[in-house]
Amino acid sequence: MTVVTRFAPSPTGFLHIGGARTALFNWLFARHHGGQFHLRIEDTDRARSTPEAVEAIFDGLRWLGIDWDGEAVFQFARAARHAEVARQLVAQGNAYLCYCTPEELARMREEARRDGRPAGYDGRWRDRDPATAPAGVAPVVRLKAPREGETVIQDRVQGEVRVANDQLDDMVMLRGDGTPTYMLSVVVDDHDMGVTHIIRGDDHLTNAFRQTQIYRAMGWEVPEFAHIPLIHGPDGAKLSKRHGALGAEAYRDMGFLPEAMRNYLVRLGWGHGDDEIFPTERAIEWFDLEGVGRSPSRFDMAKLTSLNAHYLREAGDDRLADLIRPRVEAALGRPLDGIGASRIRGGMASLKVRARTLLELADSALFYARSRPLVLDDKARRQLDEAGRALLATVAAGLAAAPEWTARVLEEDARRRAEDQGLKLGGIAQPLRAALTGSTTSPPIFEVMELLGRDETLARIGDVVEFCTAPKYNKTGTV
RNA sequence: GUCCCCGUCGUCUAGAGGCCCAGGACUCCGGCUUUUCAAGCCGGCAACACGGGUUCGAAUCCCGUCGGGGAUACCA
Repeated sequence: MTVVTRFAPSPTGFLHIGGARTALFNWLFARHHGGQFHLRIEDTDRARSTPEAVEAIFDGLRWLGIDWDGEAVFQFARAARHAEVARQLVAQGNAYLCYCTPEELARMREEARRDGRPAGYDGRWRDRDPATAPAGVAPVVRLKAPREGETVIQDRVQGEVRVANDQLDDMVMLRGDGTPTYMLSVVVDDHDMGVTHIIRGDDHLTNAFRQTQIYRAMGWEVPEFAHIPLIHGPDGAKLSKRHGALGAEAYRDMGFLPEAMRNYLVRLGWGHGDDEIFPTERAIEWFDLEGVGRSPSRFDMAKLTSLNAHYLREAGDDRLADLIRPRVEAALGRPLDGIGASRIRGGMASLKVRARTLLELADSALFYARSRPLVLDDKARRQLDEAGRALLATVAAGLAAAPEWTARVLEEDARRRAEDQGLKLGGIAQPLRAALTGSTTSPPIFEVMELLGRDETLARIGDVVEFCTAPKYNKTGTV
C-alpha cells in the first residue's frame, strides 16, 4: 500500500507556525515512505476564505521547500459530490432530515448543559415522519449515529482513544442551504483522494470519532489517524498573534532561513534521540510517527534563532549576498553599486559567523557600502577622541606608504607599530575600526581594510582626522 | 458543565522497570582563545507536578489530586 498524506488548511489567514509544522510532518512522512503528499484547500466557509490566504499558503509552503504532488484540491468545488454522499446516506437509512430551528437547537444545548448532560441535539427527528415537517423550514441532513456502545480510534500518536457514543450527537452533514459541512467534506475528500494517513493537530481528535462514524456508515475503510499535539505560545497558552501565530512569510521577513525553520519545526514535537541539527534529507530518512510526542510544545524564538545562526554559517556566500541585497539597498536608500556588492561578497565569510539572522547580517554588512563620510555611533566617537585621531593620523601616513595592501601585511605593520609605541594591537585596531566602520564591533579590521582598498581606507581615516595636527612620521615610514 | 488529551531542567527533548543520585540542545553564568564582536573549546546552574499504590526495584505500570490544553456550531 502506498502512503498518501495531505495537508488541508482553510484559507482564512496565513500559513501559521502550527500549520507549517503539520504540513512538514505530513510531507516528511509521505517522502519517507516514498508516497504521495497532497494539498487541499478547505474553502467551504465562503465568508472567511480569501484568495489572498490561498496564495499565502502556497507561498509559505514553497518558501519552506514543501512541495505537493499534483494540483491542489479546492474543497468547495467538490460540494456536489459531498451532497451526493449525504443523499446516499439518507437513501440507505443512515441519515435523515432534521427540521429543527436554530432557536430550538439553542434551547436544547442550554438545557443539556444545565442538566450536566453531554451538550447536543437530542435526535428528535431521527425517526419522525417528514410529513409532519413544519412549513418554511429548510431541513439539514444529519447522520444517524450509533447511540449505544462506543467509538474507538487507534491513533498512531495518541494510542487507543475511545468515547461513549452517547457523548456524540447526530452531526449535521448538509446545511439547510444544501451545502456540506466540514465533517462530511473531509471524510469524502480524504476517501476520494485515497488518503491513507491523516496527520493533523490534536484539536481534531474529537472530530475523528464523528468522522469515523461517517466512514463506517459509507462502508469505507477508515484511514490511520495521527493527532499531533498543538504548538503553544511561550506562556503555554494557545498561540496568539503576539507570539508565534505569525505567517511563514513573517519569519522570512525576520531574516530566518527556510532550512533553519524546517529543522526547528521538525524537532518541535518530534525527536530522534539526541539529534538536534540535521538536514532535511536526514529528517526524511528518520521521520516516523513513533517519535512524535504526546504533549504540547511551546514555540521558542531563542532556539529558532540559534538554529538560524548555525545555518547562516553553513550557507553559501553568494546566496547570502543575494538574500540581503534588498535589505541593504533599503537601508542605503539607493541601489548597491558593484564596488559595495563585491566588498560585501568578499567579506561574507567573516560577516556571517557574526550574525544570527539575515537582518543582522544585512545590518552588519552596511558599512562596506556606505557613502562617506560615515556616521559614527557613540562608542566609535569615543574611540576617536583627540588621542585617537592623532594616532590615526600617524597610522594613515604609514598606510599611504604600505608596500602591499593585504590583510596579512597590514596586520604585521600594525603589530610592529603597536610594539614601537608600547601599545597593544587593540590600541591601534579599535580607533581604526571606529573610523573605518563607524562602530566598535566588526569583522577583523585588517580584512576590512583589504576589502575597502587603500584609497577608501585612507579617505575614511581622513574624514575623522582632518582637523588634526600634522602627523609625525616614525623612522621606518610604515605603520 | 460534559467528554477527550497531556504533565522530565525556564524552553525543546532523551528516557519504553534496574544502564538514571536522570543524558543532549537552546537560554543564562564562568573560563580559555582573542585587534572588537562573534565563532570555537572547556566548565557550571537547572527537572522526573503532588499523593497513594504495584514491585526486590518506578521518571518509566495503576489510582487519585492538582495544573495545562483541546472539543463540545447549519466554523473549519
